Amino acid sequence: MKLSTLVGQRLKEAPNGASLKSHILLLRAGYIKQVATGIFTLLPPAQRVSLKIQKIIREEMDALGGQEVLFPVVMPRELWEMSGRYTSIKNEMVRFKDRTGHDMVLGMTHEEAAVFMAMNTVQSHEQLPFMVYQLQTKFRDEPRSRGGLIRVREFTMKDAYSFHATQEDLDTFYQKAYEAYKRIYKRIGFKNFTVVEGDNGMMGGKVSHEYMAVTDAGEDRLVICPKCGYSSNMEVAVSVKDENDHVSGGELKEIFTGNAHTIEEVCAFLETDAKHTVKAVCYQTSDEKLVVAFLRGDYEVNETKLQKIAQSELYPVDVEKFGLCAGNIGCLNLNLPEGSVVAYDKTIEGLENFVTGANKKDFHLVHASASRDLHGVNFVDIANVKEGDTCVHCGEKLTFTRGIEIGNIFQLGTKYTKSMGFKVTMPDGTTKEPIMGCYGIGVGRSLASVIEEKADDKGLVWPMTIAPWHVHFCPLRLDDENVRAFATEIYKEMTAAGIEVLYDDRNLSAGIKLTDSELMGLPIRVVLSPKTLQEQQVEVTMRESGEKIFIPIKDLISELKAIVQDEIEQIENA
RNA sequence: CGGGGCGUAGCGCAGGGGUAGCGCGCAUGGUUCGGGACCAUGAGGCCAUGAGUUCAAAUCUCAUCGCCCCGACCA
Repeated sequence: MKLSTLVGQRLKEAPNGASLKSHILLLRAGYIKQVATGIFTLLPPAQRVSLKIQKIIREEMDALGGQEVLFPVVMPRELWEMSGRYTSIKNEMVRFKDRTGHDMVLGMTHEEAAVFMAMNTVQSHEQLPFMVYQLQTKFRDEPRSRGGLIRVREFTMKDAYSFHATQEDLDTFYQKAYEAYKRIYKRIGFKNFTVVEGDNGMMGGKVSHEYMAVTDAGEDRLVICPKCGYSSNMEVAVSVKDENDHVSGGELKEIFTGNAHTIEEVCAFLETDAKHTVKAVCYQTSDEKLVVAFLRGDYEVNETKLQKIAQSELYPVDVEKFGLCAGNIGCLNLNLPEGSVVAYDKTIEGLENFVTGANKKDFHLVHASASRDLHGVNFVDIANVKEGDTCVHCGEKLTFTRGIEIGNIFQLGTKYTKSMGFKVTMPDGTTKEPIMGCYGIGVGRSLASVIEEKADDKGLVWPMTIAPWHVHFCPLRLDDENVRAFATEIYKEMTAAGIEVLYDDRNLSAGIKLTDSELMGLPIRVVLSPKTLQEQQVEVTMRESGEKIFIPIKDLISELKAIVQDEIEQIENA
């Protein structure tokens, strides 16, 4: 490819609005162009990277025995009513009517399509297990997309669906998929990714894992045990809570605390520590029932966990409406309306001598005791893990990091086969719903996450396995007829030898050409100039390491092939 | 959906009732050229949209739309 005619221009300055490294660099290097919020055109270089990532994914899916299919983007309302998700999914799914007025949706995921396909083609356990996958555009009308390709509304995704006769069979396959995913990310060139236990959200099912690119730019908080390898998304992470000093004693009594409402204010007023308090955090359910969560003052509520207990999404609430005293809500002597949900976190269990709201304006209770004052309470885990907590498996102190979710795998169970009525005949003649797994990878998000991991202050840095081209051929002084002639010849030879090369055929100053090459991030740069030509050699620079060597022109092709081969093997066998 | 910010040339920005500006980029010619060179000439604008106010609106008012950031939300 000649750079002079490559669509997309390199920019000196970052376009207004981009703040994430990957977003800025993709724009500046001419890889993407925004069309609307969360909607982008991939220009040729980005599309080439995307296709290379897709190729790796295809190879690994095929190795798992996957069969590639293509589900429709547009589906009729009825298909989604079969699973119940036509109504359970809200604004995230785009709906429209076709010319006859029929309700249609844009596919944001394809469980329904996969089951629909299977139920019309599979009747017997003999036809199980199988896995189908596709690479396709998804549209999800995210309430808030951001960060370039990290969080978009339209994106290319690999989604796969497996069907099994038994849970054991799913377990076996799931384990294989788990390993295949690790290979995929390794081959894409991630050095710093991790697998965590994840939440199942609207997908349903029990077991799930999220593949996380570890980076500060990530939106997810991760909890990791450095000793035994326990790792989990904060949303579902568990821990042994930070010890509390169980100093019992003192008589329960009301104290005037006036305007002290927040935990900080109350602690300051009473000269105590947050871990000696019990706070209330309130929400309402989608049908406007009150939800009150009590937990030790130094912990924060985990809304994912609380949602599961409340069996509803949670919304902000005006507690006064429910007759509560904002700022003075306590876990003792509580009067709640019928139908309210109350949850007591495990951090309160066995807690002695604590402060909590008196459920009375301007008053708090002191010297409360869980064992003495709280009866018939079922303590549950509704708190986030925090600094100082230890691993439930090995007792080591947990560590925290951030990550971008670049893929996930789920054991769906029979959620969709049941709701849609897909059964197969079993060996004993009975019928049974197949058990499903599903497996997703965001292609563009993976592309952007690699950049977050590898790019430097000069620009993009592509791993050899997914680089849009392997070689950036950058002859200097193209006004020199000798250089131009050799450059043209070398480019021809490289192309003929099957080397993926981007040829900067522009007659521009060295500075522009060299900085452009660094911005675009191809792994190998080959510089030819009057000086090197005199020695019958070229200068070869590795983008990532900066390592620079001179190679005789006659050996260039074979050397380049060796370097590319080597690098790819190194990444894949790391 | 809440809070904040921004919409003027391909990109980055200035201007603030009366000829539309700067830098980069782009085009042509020339001189230079191994780290974003220089000179000359030139093209490129419905100043987001719509209604007002005014003799006169890019500028003031109101509304709408779009984009960014924070929050809510999220496989």
